[in-house]
Amino acid sequence: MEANEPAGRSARKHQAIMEAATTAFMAKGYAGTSMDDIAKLAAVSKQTVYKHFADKEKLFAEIVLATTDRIETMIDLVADIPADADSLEENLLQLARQFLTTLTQPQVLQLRRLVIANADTFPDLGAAWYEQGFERVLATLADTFQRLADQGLLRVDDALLAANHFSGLLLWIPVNKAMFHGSPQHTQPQLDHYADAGVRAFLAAYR
Amino acid sequence: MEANEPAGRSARKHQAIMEAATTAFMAKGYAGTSMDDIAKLAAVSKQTVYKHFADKEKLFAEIVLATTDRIETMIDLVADIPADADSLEENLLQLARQFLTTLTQPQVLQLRRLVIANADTFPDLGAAWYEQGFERVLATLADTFQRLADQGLLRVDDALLAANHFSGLLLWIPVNKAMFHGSPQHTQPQLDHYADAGVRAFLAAYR
DNA sequence: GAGGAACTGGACTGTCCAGTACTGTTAGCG
DNA sequence: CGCTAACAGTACTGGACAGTCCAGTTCCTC
Repeated sequence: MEANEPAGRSARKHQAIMEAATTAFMAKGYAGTSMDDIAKLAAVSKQTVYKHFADKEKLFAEIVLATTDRIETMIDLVADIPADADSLEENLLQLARQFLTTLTQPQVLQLRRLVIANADTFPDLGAAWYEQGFERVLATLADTFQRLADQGLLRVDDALLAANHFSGLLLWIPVNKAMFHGSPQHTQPQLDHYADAGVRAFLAAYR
Repeated sequence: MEANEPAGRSARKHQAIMEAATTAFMAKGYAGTSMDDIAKLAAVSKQTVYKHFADKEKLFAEIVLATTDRIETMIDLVADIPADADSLEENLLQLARQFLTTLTQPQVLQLRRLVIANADTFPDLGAAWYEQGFERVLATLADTFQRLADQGLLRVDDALLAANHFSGLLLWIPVNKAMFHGSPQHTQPQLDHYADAGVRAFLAAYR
């Protein structure tokens, strides 16, 4: 048997549908994906899809919210930085690079586009994604900055604002570019350069 | 006769269709808007719509690119700042506030969402919007910063990067919030606060 | 004020798709 | 082994919508 396959047949089908739906929605959007497409991709009858998910909207909401799990990775990433004055810049730089690399992965950007594109059709979904994903990471980053400030490594009034500025300096360019273009737009050296420049500006403002 | 109405009947219809299409697409998205909706809203027969625009895609592209005109306003806004050392902060602050107010108007954000949502269906359109809108404003802002740097008011290596940082500091928070929520999210005092904090961080980094 | 181009209104085709229905088959559980 | 719920396959309903067609009307132009 394979690694992570759930025991029951039903659970297996459920997971297959979720995966197929995620792939399909990401590739072709909500309106561009039919339930038949999903059933076919999951190698499952349409009837079974409707057995597991009441309708298309519910399925969509489910697969979007399921990806919020991946946020944990980001949170762990920003949760802790060594509080060492000498290597502060280097530590922040490393954080920035991982931050950028993670958030500019095609999957992440594609999902972001998907949520934004349907934010008026599913306003609750957009809000939930924003709060459970985006804001949690920023809150954690703010905690980290606050800790660094308490130890005299940063000069910070409003830690959440500082976290917003940090991510804005890093992400504004590449994320925007990606939002308006279909395919990935950045090479690793470019991303590193953004990280570098962003961290330098941040430290100039906040050290 | 009214103010800006074009002379011929044909030109009047053309404009009515454009306006109706803009309204409809903004409100309900590309897929959510039917050609019948547009015809009805423009008080025009569907036949006439197809007389003026080959098909739905062409119409959509047209109305999106037409809004690029409004960019001129933004360009004028960032094109010039008084080069006065004493009031630099105040001048930048005023620029920042106008910048934020303009870009967080519901119409602007809605259009942005519209383009992003359909960037994979119409990649050329997304790219065009990005280059003719976004990048032109940033380039102009970069010129302004370069001029300020030449006069010793700012310390700038890469003016375009500085412009990106400036807009990232200002816009990252409100624009993101707006992208994931249906309706406008910000009050004027909040926007002013973002402008204030953003400009302070920018000057700390670049003066 | 006559001719023609643009317009109206509504019917129509072809297609796509969400969701349902039904008949038979398979997998798991006691 | 035998029962049952979940499954496959496929056909079907009902509705939406892009784009076309046509017969009659209105507006502009010469």
